[in-house]
Amino acid sequence: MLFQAPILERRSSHVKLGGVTTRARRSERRTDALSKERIVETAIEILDAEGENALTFRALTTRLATGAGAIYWHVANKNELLTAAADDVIAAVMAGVVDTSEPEETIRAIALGLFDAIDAHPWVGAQLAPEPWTGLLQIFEGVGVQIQALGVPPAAQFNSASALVNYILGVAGQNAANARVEMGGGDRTAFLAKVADRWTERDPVDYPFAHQVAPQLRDHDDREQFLAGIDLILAGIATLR
Amino acid sequence: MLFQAPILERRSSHVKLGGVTTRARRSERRTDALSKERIVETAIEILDAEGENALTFRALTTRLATGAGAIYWHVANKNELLTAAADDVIAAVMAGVVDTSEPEETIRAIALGLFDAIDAHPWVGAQLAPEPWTGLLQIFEGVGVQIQALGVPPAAQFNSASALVNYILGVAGQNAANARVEMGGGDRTAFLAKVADRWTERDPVDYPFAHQVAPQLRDHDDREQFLAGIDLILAGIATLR
DNA sequence: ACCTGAACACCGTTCAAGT
DNA sequence: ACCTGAACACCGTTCAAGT
Repeated sequence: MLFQAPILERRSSHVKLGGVTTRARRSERRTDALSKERIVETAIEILDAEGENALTFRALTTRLATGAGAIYWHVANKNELLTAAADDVIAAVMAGVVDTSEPEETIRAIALGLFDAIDAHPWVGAQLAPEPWTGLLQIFEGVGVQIQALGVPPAAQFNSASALVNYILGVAGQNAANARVEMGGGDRTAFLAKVADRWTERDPVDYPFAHQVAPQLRDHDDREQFLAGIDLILAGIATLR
Repeated sequence: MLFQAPILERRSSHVKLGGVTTRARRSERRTDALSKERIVETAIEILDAEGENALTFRALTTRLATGAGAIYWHVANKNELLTAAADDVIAAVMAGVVDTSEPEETIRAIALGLFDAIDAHPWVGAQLAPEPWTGLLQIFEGVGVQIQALGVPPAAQFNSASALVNYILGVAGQNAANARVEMGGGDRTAFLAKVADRWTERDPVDYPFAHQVAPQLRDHDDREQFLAGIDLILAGIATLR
């Protein structure tokens, strides 16, 4: 599976440039010119390595060895930067999906690709505004075409695609929120155990379902559960035919 | 439909207290004591009236006629404040849902209640972290019990409830994101028209589904579409029996 | 126990000035 | 055209000091 975009793997060599001897040491100016692409790329590196809160213009200027104004010359504001970063990740996923001739299978591939990408870049889940955001459009389009191929009646296609996309975005948002919390320490199982503990702390009379389901919560696989939800919606869509 | 909590309607009378003549005018101290409840209540007022960005500790201290330290005595930090505010809204919805003897109907009532609440308080959609957050547990429990009543096999109950909840959260997140964008002006139809325009700007060859569906996007009803998604998932769950 | 409010360590963003 | 970096107007949070 190659859901990682080339742009994400390309490492820029701007941090240390010890080889340049003609350059005065104190100025440490980068060799390659600034560009929106390079800025977004660096932003993704920071977001992936240190989380959402670590992405500041000061952190960016340090890593890019430039001034704040330089960044603003290429990017309107922080929001545009975050959107562009998320779009990059989404675009890489959608480009990597291979279109099987089986629509349901392709939908699963899109969904899992997005799941894995957001698992690797949880901050993407927090960037879901449908404004300049082309990522959302791409997801919608990718899913929608498969819905058409599935033979869903035209009148129901919009709602069907919307259901799938909203479900995917819901999981994405949860992943982002979880990552924000988990950032401060332990592994996944420890985290789930803590949530399950909190659930079972409550009165079983008031929260019977939480109690019954807590053991499953403890050792479920997020990815499997995500896919089960996709299948559930696909099963629902199948009843429309 | 009474999905509005009592706490949300109770207007506190702290802004102007002209009747108090013994109080020195310049100090304008509030009459009632500070409490976490009152702070959360005021936070909700600000969030509803002016949006997420308007909720600052300075805005709070002004409205509550107090100092920053006073708020921190009752509330650990801003995140706890936001979580408490969201929990209040969710709790009000869940308390207002009447349990019909028909599980699918009750699930629809929960879902619509949450939809309406988040429509009225879009900032809630951005507070979905499953950490101290009891709101998420309440939703999960409310939905889960109905899933049990529906006769879904125990092994599939966790995934079924999870699918519904994640779908609801996805829509909630979208609503929050939309509200953030819409804050700066126009009505709902103007907003949808703008999104639809953006969709149809693209090449129809690359985005056939977006083009086909743009007219529906233009005049669809969010609430209806949301419910259609719930029904789709319920139809999928029905196939499990 | 509860509150005050100045101070601290940050933010995103702007802009006159440089090349 | 592109970049510099100080300055501005904010933030959330802390804390010595008051009652």
